[in-house]
Amino acid sequence: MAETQQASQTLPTIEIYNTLSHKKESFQTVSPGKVGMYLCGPTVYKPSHIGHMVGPVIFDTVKRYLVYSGWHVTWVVNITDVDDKLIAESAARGMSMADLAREMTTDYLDNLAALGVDGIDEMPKATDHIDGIIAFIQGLVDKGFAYAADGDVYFDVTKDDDYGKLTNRTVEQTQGEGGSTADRKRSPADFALWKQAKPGEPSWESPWGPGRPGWHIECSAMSGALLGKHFDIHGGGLDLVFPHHENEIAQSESLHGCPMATYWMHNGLMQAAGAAGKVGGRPRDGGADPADQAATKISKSTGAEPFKELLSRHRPEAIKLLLLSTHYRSPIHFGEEPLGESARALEAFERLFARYERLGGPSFYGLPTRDRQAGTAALADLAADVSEEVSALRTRFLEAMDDDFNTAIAVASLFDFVRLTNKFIDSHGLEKAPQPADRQALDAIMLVLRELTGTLGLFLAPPVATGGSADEALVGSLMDLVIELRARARKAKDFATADLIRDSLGEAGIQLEDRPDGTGWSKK
RNA sequence: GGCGCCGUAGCCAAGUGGCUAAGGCAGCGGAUUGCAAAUCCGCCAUCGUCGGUUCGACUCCGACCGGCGCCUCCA
Repeated sequence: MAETQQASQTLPTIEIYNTLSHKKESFQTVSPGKVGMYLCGPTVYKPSHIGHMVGPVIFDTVKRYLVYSGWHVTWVVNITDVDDKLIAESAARGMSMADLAREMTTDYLDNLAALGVDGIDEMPKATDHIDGIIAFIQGLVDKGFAYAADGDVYFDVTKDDDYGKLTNRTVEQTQGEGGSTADRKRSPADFALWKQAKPGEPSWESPWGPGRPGWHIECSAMSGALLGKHFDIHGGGLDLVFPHHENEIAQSESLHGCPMATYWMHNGLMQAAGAAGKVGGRPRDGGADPADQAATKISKSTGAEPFKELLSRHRPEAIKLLLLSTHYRSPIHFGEEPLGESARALEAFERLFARYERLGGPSFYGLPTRDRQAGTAALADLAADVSEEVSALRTRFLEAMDDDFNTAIAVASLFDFVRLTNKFIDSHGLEKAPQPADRQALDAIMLVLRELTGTLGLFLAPPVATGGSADEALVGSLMDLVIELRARARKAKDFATADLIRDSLGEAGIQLEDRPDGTGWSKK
């Protein structure tokens, strides 16, 4: 990746909403010019669904924008490959935990690749960090923050003065994981750092006997190992705020005696409209109402479909656009309808890209991406009136991103950008009598559009061509013939024949477009 | 019961104490076109309800109604 490195004094001021302080704060890094960012990744026990992709897409954009703005960013996403759910699932499927983890990790990586999430620098696996995890726990025990009980080790929340600070709750207000281990704990809110292995379960040797890490501890250990005791951004879904992130803070800050992360960023959760039933949460008094049809979060309990199945019906770009059209902290209404709308909206961009190529421009996808300098230079080449408009939209885009990564406004400015560009092409007659100066101006405009879309991670690669096969080539030459025959009919004013051809093709799913420079066709 | 979030046009979704309340999808009218498609132009919301603060609130405060998340596994 060509990262634009700039002197730190030119870094823009970015505001980030911090869950810890419940407000936006100006972004200040621990080390000048450098950003350490950690995102809680998946527990790899089943195929990932759309919910697992929200964080990666959002934080991919965050990283892109920070890099674009001049920071050097290290982004870590963990893979939790040891956990009760993995043990249960692998047993059910009659395979080893490691094999299950490998299979599901591959699935996860495939999905990230499909979405163009390519900025992750490290993906540590919990099982590769068992020694570090044990040392971490031992440190907590030595400092008196944790205690061993029957082969388990628990974190003692009463020893941590500010336990609950992330979610504004007291030790008394948390009920803790109950169940069979409850009687080993000193307080109900204490949580497991190390779990004793039952016979037949995967285990590692430890000072407390064979066992495995509890949930939470792997993130504390691995983020510390890879990003340091105090790093800049810790992210995850809103559902992880409690208990996961609260407990990470408790572990890391108790051991290290310094803040774990400066900024805690949480993305909103996917909502499935019309999904029935309550997901998780304690039943409230008044109780289960059968007419419970409102939007609910997508999660394992609602049986969200595997992401790969979703990809068989929807293009990754449409999914990305939908995610970025909503502010990252808001819930996202997800479903076939919104995805379809998103895909239709996407076409406005792609038609412009195609139009640009027809006018002799290069492929939009090949233009330099997220290059601030190139964008600024392109702007300087434009005539004053156009430059002003383009510049205003670019500024709107950048200011939106500076303000807590407001991709919804950024995307909106992109749609305005498309309109501006089409208008430029129309008003300067570029399809009829192109002037060299106007063509150059169009190049500059497209360069700025590329700069901005690249910053969001949109339009990284051309839509996957369905063709390439011999059949496709055949269809292509047949279409050339049909279009030629129709052109002759039109020239002879035989519009009945021309329209018959167009209507018949339409019924066959092919859309014709008569343009000043010829007739184009596309599949509907 | 505790902690927190939300309620903006037909649908989705930004945003703001006073200036035209972004953008998308859908719809309507127009330009363009042989007719379409695409493109462009225009139209389409007073911001859940009721009170309060204020010269002025959709934006701040309160109550109420409705919805959602977390408090147990969850991206």
